[in-house]
Amino acid sequence: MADGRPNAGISGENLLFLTDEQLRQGIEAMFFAYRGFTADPDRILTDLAYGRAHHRAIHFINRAPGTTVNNLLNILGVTKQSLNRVLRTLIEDGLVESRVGKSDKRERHLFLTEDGRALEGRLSDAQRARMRAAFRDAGPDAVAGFRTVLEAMMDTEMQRTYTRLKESGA
Amino acid sequence: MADGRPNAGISGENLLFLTDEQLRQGIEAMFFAYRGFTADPDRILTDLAYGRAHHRAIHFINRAPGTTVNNLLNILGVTKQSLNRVLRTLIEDGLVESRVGKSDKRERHLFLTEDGRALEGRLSDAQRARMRAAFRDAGPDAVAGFRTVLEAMMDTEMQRTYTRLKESGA
DNA sequence: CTTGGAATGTCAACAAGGCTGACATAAACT
DNA sequence: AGTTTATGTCAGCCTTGTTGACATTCCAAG
Repeated sequence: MADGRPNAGISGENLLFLTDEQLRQGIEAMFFAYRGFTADPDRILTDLAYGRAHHRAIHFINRAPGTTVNNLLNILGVTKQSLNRVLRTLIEDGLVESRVGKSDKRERHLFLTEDGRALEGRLSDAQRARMRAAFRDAGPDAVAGFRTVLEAMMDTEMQRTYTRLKESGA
Repeated sequence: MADGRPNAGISGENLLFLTDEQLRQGIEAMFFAYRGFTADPDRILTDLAYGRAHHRAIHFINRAPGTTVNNLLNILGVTKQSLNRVLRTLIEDGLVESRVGKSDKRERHLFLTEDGRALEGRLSDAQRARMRAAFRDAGPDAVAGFRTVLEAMMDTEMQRTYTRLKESGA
């Protein structure tokens, strides 16, 4: 539980990367990096009176056009009331279009409009620029490790969602 | 701007890891992983009628006992009013102690009480357990890459803060 | 010694975006 | 016909962020 630098070579393998101190550094790295991760889109969004919730909705509608509300709910992990508030403003503002389902008319399929895609592009460009710089600085091996650790950190349900999205876009 | 799999070997080096699709996967990995990252402490906190803001305050007070309010403000990146609301409840509940500074009596130095350290331990244990599992699954090389990319993703100011904390704890 | 500014606290008001609960509607399923 | 599903909506609550205004305390420079 305490730290320092104990157990300098247990079990033959070098497990120094699993000390509490290393884990704490990982935790703090996540905290500070996530701030950077959201900083650039946040700046664009506040000018438009939108928030991160709008960004997330726009991102995943762009990622999976025609997705249903229920599907989006599962991806985002919020309540329908929360999502609905966000979607309503996006639809009113003409960034998202909601079409009644053909086979199942209860479902609404969500699409970005021209304007919606334009905003999505601005937000993505900003967020990707930082990610690109970080990836380039770190190099391909580091990027592979980055992704491996993040995947292992997800809830298993989210791992599946993430993998499904990943494969649909490749 | 579009994707697919273009430019399959520009500039001699293999830059496939910098395609928009790769970056988008990185973005989504951050999103889903951060959910996992906060999930376990969040469960503990809701039972106690605390939120993530309380966790963050407790974490960094534990990390740097005796820190001033101003210093904490810089680390957390929120307004003093926001932090003050959180600190007040923690002090009222006997988890944090605020001592007037010796040399500069305007400053308040913050410490965790016995109870505060107990809660910090519970929260840290929960968060570290997931991080440890992820690190172990991914292996030391992946962990090194993970940290490299996260550091590169931070604002430069936060990089300095992160490094300072890291070195103070090693 | 006075005054300016820094560090802190506090009050008030507000907004975003989570949440729960209740209820309505339409469509699909059994 | 009755139940379940998908969605929307209203009302209300909480946390946590914001701004603005103002008080207090106290160091430090003039």
